[in-house]
Amino acid sequence: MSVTIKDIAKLAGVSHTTVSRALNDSPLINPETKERIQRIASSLNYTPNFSARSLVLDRSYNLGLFFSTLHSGTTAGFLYEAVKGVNDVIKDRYNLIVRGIDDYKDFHNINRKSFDGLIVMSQSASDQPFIEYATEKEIPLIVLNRQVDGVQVMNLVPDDKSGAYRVVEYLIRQGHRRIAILEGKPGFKSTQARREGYDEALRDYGVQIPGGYSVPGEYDLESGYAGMNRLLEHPVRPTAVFCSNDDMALGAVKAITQRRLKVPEDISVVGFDDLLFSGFMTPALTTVRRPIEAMSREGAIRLLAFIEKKQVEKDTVYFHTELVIRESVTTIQEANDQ
Amino acid sequence: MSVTIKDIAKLAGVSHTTVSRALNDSPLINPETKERIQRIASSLNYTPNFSARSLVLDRSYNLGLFFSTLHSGTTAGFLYEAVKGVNDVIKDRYNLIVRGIDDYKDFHNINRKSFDGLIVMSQSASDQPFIEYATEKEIPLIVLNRQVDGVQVMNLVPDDKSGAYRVVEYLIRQGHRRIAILEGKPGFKSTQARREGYDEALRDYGVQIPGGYSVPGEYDLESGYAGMNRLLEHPVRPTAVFCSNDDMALGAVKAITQRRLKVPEDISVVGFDDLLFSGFMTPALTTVRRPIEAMSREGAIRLLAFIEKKQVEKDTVYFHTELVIRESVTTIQEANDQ
DNA sequence: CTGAAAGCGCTAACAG
DNA sequence: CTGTTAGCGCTTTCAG
Repeated sequence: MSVTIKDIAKLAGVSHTTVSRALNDSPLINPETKERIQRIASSLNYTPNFSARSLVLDRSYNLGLFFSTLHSGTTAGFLYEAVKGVNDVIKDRYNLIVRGIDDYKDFHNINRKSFDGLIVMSQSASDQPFIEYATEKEIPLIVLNRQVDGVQVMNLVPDDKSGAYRVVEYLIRQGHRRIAILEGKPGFKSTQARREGYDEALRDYGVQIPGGYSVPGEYDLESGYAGMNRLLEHPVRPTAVFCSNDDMALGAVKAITQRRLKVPEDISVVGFDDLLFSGFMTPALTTVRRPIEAMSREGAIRLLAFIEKKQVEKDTVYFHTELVIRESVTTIQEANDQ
Repeated sequence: MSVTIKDIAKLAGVSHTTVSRALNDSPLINPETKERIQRIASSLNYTPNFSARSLVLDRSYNLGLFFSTLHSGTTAGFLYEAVKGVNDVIKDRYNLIVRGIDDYKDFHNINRKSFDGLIVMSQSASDQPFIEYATEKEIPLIVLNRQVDGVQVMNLVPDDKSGAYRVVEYLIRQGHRRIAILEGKPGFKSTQARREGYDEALRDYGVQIPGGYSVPGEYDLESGYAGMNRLLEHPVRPTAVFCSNDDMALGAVKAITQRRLKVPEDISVVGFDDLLFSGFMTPALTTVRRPIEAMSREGAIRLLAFIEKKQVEKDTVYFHTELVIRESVTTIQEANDQ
């Protein structure tokens, strides 16, 4: 059997209570006794039994990092950055339990006893029931990446609007005027925010675009492909396309190259998300990077503040995105330049 | 306060002992009583307190999934596949705690009480001390991906030798005869195994290679770059190069294109690992894929068998690798063909 | 088949 | 500053 506080107590000639206090650095204990006990503890290679402590303190020291799913495929970078970000913050004070929400048949095992707090890395609205369940059970919770409607939660999301604004602004500064948009999934907040950034940039720079330059999409490869094909048949072909995410951008590039046109020489393409493949595709995609790791880190900090100090800020906080300039945009000479 | 077995006992008019037994499906209990108790429990939405159970059973229900580091950068795919593979197996019977070994200042908190078992996804020998520590503490342990020397552990590793054999065989079948090798880090088992696969394929097919076709390396980009430059100065330039991993292959491609030569037209390049970027580089790299997810899944199964049934197989098991054919190899017409 | 009692290792009133 | 005592929720002898 491993060593307990009682063993230490016997050796030190004190009660196990005193040992407990000494080891928890209580101010009530005589400094000398305390030091003596701590020396004995470490010489015995004592490690506290977390189960016992958890039982009496009613804390598990477990933090859950939950993804919408672990089976989608685009999540590798996400997972990596999120795990890294959170682990950096919690050090070895907590255990980070990583899981896909869809791993659970029911949420029975998700409770205050088993989790001191929950971080949900939300990639779609499919995890809404989980979020509502956790809220109802009053488990400390923070939701990252997706803006949550309906329930009031701590919420950290990328600033989609200003990200979209900046990448469209970049297109304009490269001389583009005929800039089309492939929109995201209808009803998603991010779809709307990215659209607003696009609109605003065009307005601020006084860029007029022809009708039919806005094509609906679904945030997936196929709709990017289909949407781009529609744009290519437009009587006034755009010189640049803002795709609402990188998946759609990949689909768009495919549609373009299939018609024996070239990116960026014939049409410039930009995306949003900066997925792992985006830097390695040909041409490497100019896009907007979401601060997943930073968000995760800050999410962990806020969650701990909530758990440990009862500090709450149930508002939505926006995180800055970053323009990643690569090779999929060309510079256009404006008419009056040549 | 949440509901405990005592609450259920009161409602059912039995002792809490009986409730405990009923809920654990003990054969000692009258089927009718059992069913009645279970109904009450679920109507009360009872969830067991894991801390209490852990305390008395001396099990934590925590499994650790430890990576050498979480800060290296090439780990995203690894992490993803490993987490997925293990989670698929353990369902919600265990908590999967994901962490980088280098997150720990000391291993004090790693013990039998806190972890029922450990899965180490080893990417370098740097985690050897951790492995030895866990072994010494007699924590159930399985090491994945790297063959461990020194200590006897359950060990699952990719079959590097046959993977190397197959990719070199593929080169030979595409008509290549002048096939060079960029070797991995000296002293690593995988370096040796991959070299052996290469040697054996050449021998089996009776391919003779000039001296100087074997260049040492370090498994990194730089040594791939430097090694390839050495090969390019060889009087009899190879038509194909087997790089001992994908990082080195990327370095090699860079060296080749810098000399205004083309891959695969002038020189074919193959790698090993199938990193995430490998499919997206230009040209997409033909390489050998390691079965990370399958290994993780099997690793979890074996670890659980050990924990729950005390089944041990402390031997090394090899997992099949998979040849991934992409675009970095060209077919050569043999002399007598034209 | 069921219950009483003990105890896992720890923390926290309470009393000195 | 230290010790006594109780109890967290659960499982497990041991008796019936």
